[in-house]
Order: sequence, then C-alpha cells, then structure tokens
Amino acid sequence: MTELKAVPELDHVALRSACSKCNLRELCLPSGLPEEELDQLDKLIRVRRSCRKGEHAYRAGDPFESLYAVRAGFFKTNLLNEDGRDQVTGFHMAGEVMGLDGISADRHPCDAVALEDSELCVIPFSRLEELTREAPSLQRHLHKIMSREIVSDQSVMMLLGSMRAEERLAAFLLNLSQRMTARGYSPSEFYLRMTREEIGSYLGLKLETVSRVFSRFQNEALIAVQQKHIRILDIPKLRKIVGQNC
Amino acid sequence: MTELKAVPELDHVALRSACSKCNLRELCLPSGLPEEELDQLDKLIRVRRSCRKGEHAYRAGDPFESLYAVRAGFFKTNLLNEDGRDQVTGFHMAGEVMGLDGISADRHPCDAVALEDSELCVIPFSRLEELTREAPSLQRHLHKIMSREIVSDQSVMMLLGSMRAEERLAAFLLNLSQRMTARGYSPSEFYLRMTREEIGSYLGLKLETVSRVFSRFQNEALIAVQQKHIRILDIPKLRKIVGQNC
DNA sequence: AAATCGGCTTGACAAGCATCAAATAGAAAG
DNA sequence: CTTTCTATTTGATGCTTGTCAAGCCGATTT
Repeated sequence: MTELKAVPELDHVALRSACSKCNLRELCLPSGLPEEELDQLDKLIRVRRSCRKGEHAYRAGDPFESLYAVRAGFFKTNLLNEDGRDQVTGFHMAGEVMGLDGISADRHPCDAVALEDSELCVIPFSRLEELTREAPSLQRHLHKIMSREIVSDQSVMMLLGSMRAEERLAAFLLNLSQRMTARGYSPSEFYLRMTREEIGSYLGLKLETVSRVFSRFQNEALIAVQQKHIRILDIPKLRKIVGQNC
Repeated sequence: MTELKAVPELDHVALRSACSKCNLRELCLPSGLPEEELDQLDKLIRVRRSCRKGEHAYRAGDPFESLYAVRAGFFKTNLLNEDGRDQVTGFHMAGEVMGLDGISADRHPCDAVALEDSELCVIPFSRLEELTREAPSLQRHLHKIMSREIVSDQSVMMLLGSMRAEERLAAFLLNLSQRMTARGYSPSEFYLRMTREEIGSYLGLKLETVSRVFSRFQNEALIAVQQKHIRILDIPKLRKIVGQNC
C-alpha cells in the first residue's frame, strides 16, 4: 500500500504524462489512434485525479459530465436501487473506462469507489464528443468501448442466469487472470482488491458461498488462497468447470 | 396473427414512410432531433425488411454492418456461448434498436429472432457514424441509446443477482407494462409473445418456476393469465413484491 | 371427431445455496 | 503486547428453485 498523505476527495491534480506516452494506451481510449488524433486527445485529457482507498470517483445522482479512465489502481461500481437493493456491477482496472452508464440520463446511476489508492484520468464527455466529430477512428473506438461494455454486461447476465456457484467463481477468476495478463502482470498470481462480500454481490452469491467455493477449489488444488492473495494453479481445470453445464 | 405469404428470409423491402413521419419517432432514433438532422436520417434509413415469426434479423457470427430498429412486431436476442450455453439477453419491441453489441467485435455476438411477424428498419452503421459527425444532437442521442442499453443490462444484472423468482417475474411484468404504455397500448392487458421457457431463460429461471409463479400470482389476484394473454390486475402489489427484499 | 404436437401446468422429490451461528485470523488501535 | 474490529472460514439447518414425471390444454392436422 502506498503512503500518500490524506488528499481531499475532490482535489483535482493536473499531472503530466499524456495519453500518447501512457503505457496503458493500447488498452484504453487511445488504442490504435493515428498520431494526429492522439495529439488532440492529449489536449483534451488534462485533469488527473487521485482517489484514496474508499473514496468515490463519482456518486449515484451526480450530474454526468465526464468519463473516467482508471490510470492506476482498482475500482468497483455499485448500483443502489430505489428499493434499497445494492449490487456491485463491475470491477475496473487500469486502462478501463468508467461512467458510460451516466450518458443516458445525464446522471451517474451508480457509485464508483476506489478499492485501493488509485489514479483517474478525467475525460470531459462533451469535449470528447466534439473531438470524435473530427476524428473518425476515435469515434469508432469510443463506440467500440461502449459496445464492449454492453457485451461484457451481457456475459455477466449469462453467468448470473445460467451458472452455478462454482462455475461463476471459476469464470470470475479466469476473467481477472486474463485482464491481468493483458496488463503485463502474472496470469496466475495476484491480490484480490475486493472483499468476499463484494465478489458475492457481483456474482449473485453470499459471501459464505464465495468462501466455501474458494476452499473447495483449494482442496482440489485448483487455486491457492490466503486471504486476498490468490494463486491460480490449474487454469485448464477451471476452464472445464466453466464449460461444464452446457 | 397476420396471414402474409411466405417471404424469403433476406428479402429486403424498401418501404415508404420515413423516420420523420414514423409514429415511433419519439421512442426511436429520431427522438428530439431538429428538422434538418431528421431529413438526413430519412435519407440514411431507406431499407426496411420483413421478418416472419421465427426468422432471424441477424445471427451470431454475422458481420456487423447495421443496427436494426424494430418498426413493428417483437424480437428476442439470444446469446449462444462457446460452451453451448444459451440465454435470452433481451426482448425488443417497436421503437427499440438492436445490434449495438455487434460494434465491439465487428460481428453480431447473438441471434435476433422475430417472435411474431415483424418489420425492421436497417440502419447502416458506418453511414450513421458519418452523419452523427455533422449532427451533434443525433450524436448525443446515439450515445444515449447505447448508454441506455448499458443501464438496462445492469438492472437485469441486479435482478438476476439479488431477486427471488417472484420478484423477478413481478419486475418483468411491470417492465413490459411500462413499455406497452409508452407505445400507447394498455398497461394492463397484452399478449406475451414469448414462451415460458424464453421468459425463464431471460430471468434465470426454469419454465416450471415461471409457470408456478404465474399461477401463484393468479391465485392472489395480482394477474389473470390464460396462455399468452395477460391481464395485470394489481400493479401496486406487484411493485411491492419487487421492492420487498430490500 | 380423433390424433398429434408443442407449450403449459402441477406434483413429488432433491440439490444447491442462503441463513444463522460460532470460531478464527489479521489488521489496526490503544 | 493486548484489545478491538473486521473479514473470513466453517458447520448445521432450512428454504427456494431445479429436476423428473405425468397430465392437460389448445391449435392444427388427418
């Protein structure tokens, strides 16, 4: 854990390091852009912001003005229904864009909470739209990012609608592993930034069930868990579990 | 049921009746556009297409080229996973846009199947993108439509992750009712175009459970079901059921 | 009118997960 | 170092929903 001094939650910090030089550029908004459009994106994304663990990037009900790209760290998004129901709708790691769900009603429908000390790039949406009007490949890329979110939400729907607890957790671990790999980290060893309860909320399970399935996986030598530290020992078998109840 | 003659599945029919005169325009893509942008949309959306019951608007794996607005009728979209799992990801009525999930990989990830004889407007996506570059309010509206899809998928995630069978079905009926109302139909009396199995697939339940809950609702005088014909008798109580397990 | 077929209903039973409860482990605070 | 607190693990039990099976209803065909 880093040891930053306390920072007021809304402290906007203009840091250096442009999109064009960001080492996440191939995962994030700039992916595959021509030089010229990349330069313009650099001009657009000037504000960066730190979030200490537990702080919000935005809250449900906040007016929608910007998208937020995770520059470093880890976030969860949390939907709070009228009827008081509360569910984690996603976990977001470096290079991923949050806030697309706010466009539809000009308000953020969910909370975005940092699960570790993190950094965000703030992308003013109206200005991004302006820019995409002159930058076709950026436009297409924005649409792909939105579409990808739809696809990934639908695959969570599939998971919640048709998988049993073991399959859900296997799919979850494989998904994390794959995203870690895409970021150059080990595919088989990482820290879970979220609690068992948050995993359960995301997967439609109770925390006890998450814990039990982890233990079962450990007994079968599929993984090694110790608190938040996870080692994945047998990816092929996990894959088999996911594809089981076809 | 209408009694059209058999029509080849891919028969493209250029019908008249432009977006600007469509009585669904306030629900669909043209919603809230200035005159000029509306005219351009009319020029873009020239191809309309009939789908007989059971026919596909598009299939999983088809190259993505167009969005499809439902002009009349009723569709389901169906995701077929690598591992053979099959799930209904949505039901789509007049004025709703299908195919946004295809942008991300340039292929449609799911099937879209007509559940009754239907008509579609074909919206070539590259040309739509071109047009939105010159039409800011159309651009914003497209983004809102995509964002709305994300929001609605997330509320299905919430439903699947945290509601019990009765709550899911109550929420489902209320959602249908509300969409019927928005289209000028009765909020309390309509035909279900889908089978119990399709409802179950969408809601993460087995068809027997769907049937049992309908029967229970009927016994409690919340609804009157007879096959596909539904009358909703007590909307407030259904709302209470949805908000129960907060 | 009888037969056939797909979709629906209902019952009996079992499996999976939730709930409740208690114990343990680690981290943070005193 | 001890205390406190939160997150996690594990066990016992029960509810909800799935599974299997049989019968029914309505539409269409013969």
